[in-house]
Amino acid sequence: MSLKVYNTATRSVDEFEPLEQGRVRVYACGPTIYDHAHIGNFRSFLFFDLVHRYLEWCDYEVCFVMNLTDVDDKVIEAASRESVSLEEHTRPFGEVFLADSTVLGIRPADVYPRATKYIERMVDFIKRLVASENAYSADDGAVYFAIDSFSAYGKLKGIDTSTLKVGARVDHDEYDKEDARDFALWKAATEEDETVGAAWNSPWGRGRPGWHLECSVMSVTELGDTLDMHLGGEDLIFPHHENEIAQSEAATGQPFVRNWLHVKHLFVEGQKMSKSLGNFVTLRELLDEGYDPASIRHLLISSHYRGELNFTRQGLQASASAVQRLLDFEHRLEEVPINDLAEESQLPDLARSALDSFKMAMDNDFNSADALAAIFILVSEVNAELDLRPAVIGADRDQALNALRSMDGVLGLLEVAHTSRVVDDEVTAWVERKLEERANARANGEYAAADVIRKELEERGILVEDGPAGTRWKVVG
RNA sequence: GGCGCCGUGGCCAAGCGGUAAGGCAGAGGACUGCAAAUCCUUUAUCCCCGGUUCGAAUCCGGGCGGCGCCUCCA
Repeated sequence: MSLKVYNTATRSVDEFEPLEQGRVRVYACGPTIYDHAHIGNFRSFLFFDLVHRYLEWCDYEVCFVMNLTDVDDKVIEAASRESVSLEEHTRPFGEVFLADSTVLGIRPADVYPRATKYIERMVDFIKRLVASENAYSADDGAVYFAIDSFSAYGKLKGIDTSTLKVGARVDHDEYDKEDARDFALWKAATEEDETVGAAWNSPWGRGRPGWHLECSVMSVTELGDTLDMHLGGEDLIFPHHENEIAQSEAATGQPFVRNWLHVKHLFVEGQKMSKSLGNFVTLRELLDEGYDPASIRHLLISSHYRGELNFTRQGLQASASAVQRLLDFEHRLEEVPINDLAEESQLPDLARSALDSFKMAMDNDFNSADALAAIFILVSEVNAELDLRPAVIGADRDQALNALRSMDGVLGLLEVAHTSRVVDDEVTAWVERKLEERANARANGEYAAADVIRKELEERGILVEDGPAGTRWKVVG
């Protein structure tokens, strides 16, 4: 069995083969850092992380690039409103984005190119397109890509360009395009652009790059003419990615992307998330509401990336319970009595078959929902097995634990829960003190007093469990 | 108007022709001083109607109901 991925360009699930054996070049369309990323953005970025981690899990050498768009209409508008420069406006949002990513357990990319650092290369790129007559400079100081010069235009989205509703996208008269469907590679600088520092010199005068151009230039610069995977949200298929293909292939003469993967947009509480509805949810808000990052990560990867996902608070609760089950399981394995003279258990078999199922699920176009099932089957079957035995062989336990951690190396749930559910020393000391009091009470048969203490701990979010091996406690919620 | 997606138990969600994974919630039981954790048991014929097939949630046609893109958007 090997990895199969859905390709937007072919609309089918195809065998994945990187251009270079053993090495995968991935380009992910990152955020425009003019505002905080919201939870819908993170569905995509979390999926990208799954791809990143799984490719590495499969022993590919992965080069993962994610761009940060720091110049475009929205960035300029925002910077202008705040009366700050492009750089001043985007820097903090870029930092917060990376911090949020870390909180959710998203592994860092190898490179985070920023558009403003590639202006010269973009200009060179446009020059090539003009020279090959795929682009033309217009009287309005802009340079446009002539889509009629690229016969495959529209293939990714599967549209016939002649059916495009001319005029739906732009007001004709404002631009000096030869064809209303052509898109800008370079835009003449406005006064506002100059004010916020979003203008550079070019053979066509002062100006700034068009949005679509940056990804083509940065990906080709960082990864070469042909990418193995290009990831993005579904909204980017057209026109963004369509345009990227046109300009890249026209410029390099090489196939641009071997596999296009697009994540379906998230719904929030039953509605499409949109600014007009005012239902944008950011990671910060959810954390402030008390939800933990592991639950958020779980919910966002609990359905297949091409399927619908409705993000709800209720779902978050369910995810919190699911993550807790995983944590309890891991803890149980860590603490299970070991006896190397114990009789053989099913643990090695269960571990093996869990890993097989997991791989099969992920190989099937990154089916994380199915992969989660694999991990939970391991949980319940191993739990049942452990219930039957007073002790297990150390090596058996290790196999089960390793399988769990191996799968989590991709899903990242325990990993995130461990780092986000840490308790500070002061609280720990207080809990330990309380538990000692309670242990004394119980030893004396003063159960009412013991229950009062347990109640007190519960109010602070500490759950107490008495087991055969003694009392343990954990933070819940 | 063009292109496309979806409709599975109370909620979420797999399934890609062979008689319905998993998570959450609920009920009953075991265990427990009581709990918690864990285990066991328990809850679906897959929107509707036709068709293809020995056999369909899975393929085809039609209908109903949600939704997305075609314009900045992950």
